[in-house]
Amino acid sequence: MGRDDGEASTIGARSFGSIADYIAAYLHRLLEESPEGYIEIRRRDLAAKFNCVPSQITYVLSTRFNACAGFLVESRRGGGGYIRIVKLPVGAGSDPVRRLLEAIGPSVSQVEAEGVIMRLREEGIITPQEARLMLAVCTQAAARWHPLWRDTARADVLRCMLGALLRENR
Amino acid sequence: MGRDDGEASTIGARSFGSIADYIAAYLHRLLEESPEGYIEIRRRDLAAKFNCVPSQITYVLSTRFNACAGFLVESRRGGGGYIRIVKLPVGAGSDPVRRLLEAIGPSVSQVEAEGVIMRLREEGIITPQEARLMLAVCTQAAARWHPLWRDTARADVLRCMLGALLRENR
DNA sequence: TATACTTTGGTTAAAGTTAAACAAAGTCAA
DNA sequence: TTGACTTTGTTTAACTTTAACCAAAGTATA
Repeated sequence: MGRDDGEASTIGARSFGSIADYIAAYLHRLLEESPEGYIEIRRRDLAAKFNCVPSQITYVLSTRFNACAGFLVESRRGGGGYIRIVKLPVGAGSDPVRRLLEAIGPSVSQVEAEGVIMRLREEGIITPQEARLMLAVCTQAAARWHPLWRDTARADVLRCMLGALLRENR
Repeated sequence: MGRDDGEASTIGARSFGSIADYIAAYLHRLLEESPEGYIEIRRRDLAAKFNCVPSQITYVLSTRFNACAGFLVESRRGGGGYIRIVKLPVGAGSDPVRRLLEAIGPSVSQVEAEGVIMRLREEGIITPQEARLMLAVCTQAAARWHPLWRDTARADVLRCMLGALLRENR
């Protein structure tokens, strides 16, 4: 089994793509052919298919299928484990959410989180109820966490919630 | 006899299910079709049906049909033994959210959180979008937290979100 | 009835499977 | 030759599956 599934996606004059490029191209093709807008793979199997180590798959996902590129990745370990790659819709309405998502750094303060949520509320992207839910996590729950990892965990929370907002029709 | 009874997973359509997922899906279907709101099975027979060891059934019940998820499991050993799985009604009169809130312990696993959220969804207490938000936090975001405080933080999150739901109704 | 036997589910620990995290080494172009 | 990008390897964590042993309840029989 070879590395012949898909084409290299480099922009430059390179004629031989890296394995990462081949894998990315393959996944892009699968996604295009999927009517649901997402695909599920087994990291291990895919690695075997492309004759590389499993962590190569992780590398491809983190560099080419991240939020910036408009994708969302979920996974599960153990028997029956999988990796789900979701292509986020490009709809006009989702653009502000995506911009916010891309702007989330590794750490988010309470004030920053409140700002983001207010913004979503003002734009009419979320309902009052959804805003209450998001605020409850980013302020109340976060207040109970250890100061050392509070802002990092809040960033995780916000990032994932913004991802969730992008998941469906908007 | 195969593992082809029902679909994998709780949330989306999954192509790679574990046996545990298949069994859970099968039991969910039986429960849905049952007018009494409960079913009775034989651990041994079910294990044979899914071609697994009996303790696999115990595993499925403890991880996916626990009290948090709104189920009650009773059983009896010996000849004519059985396992009865009861779907607990959320209670028409009093406030279901408050009851769930009271049931949240100091620590909540991912599966338990999924159960609670699924329950809220089924009861029509939250919208699909709200469910997505809550799930994103309790599964994806939580997965990035340190194992040592993950389940505790998830309990905080769930408690605060349920609190937010309570505040809404007025 | 008392006892042994059989049938059933419960508990727990170990092994198996799968992905994430992290780090180190290699490659290539400017 | 330096720095970004890629590839590989190792360790850790999250689940799942299996197996061995235990406890309870029914059944048969002296």
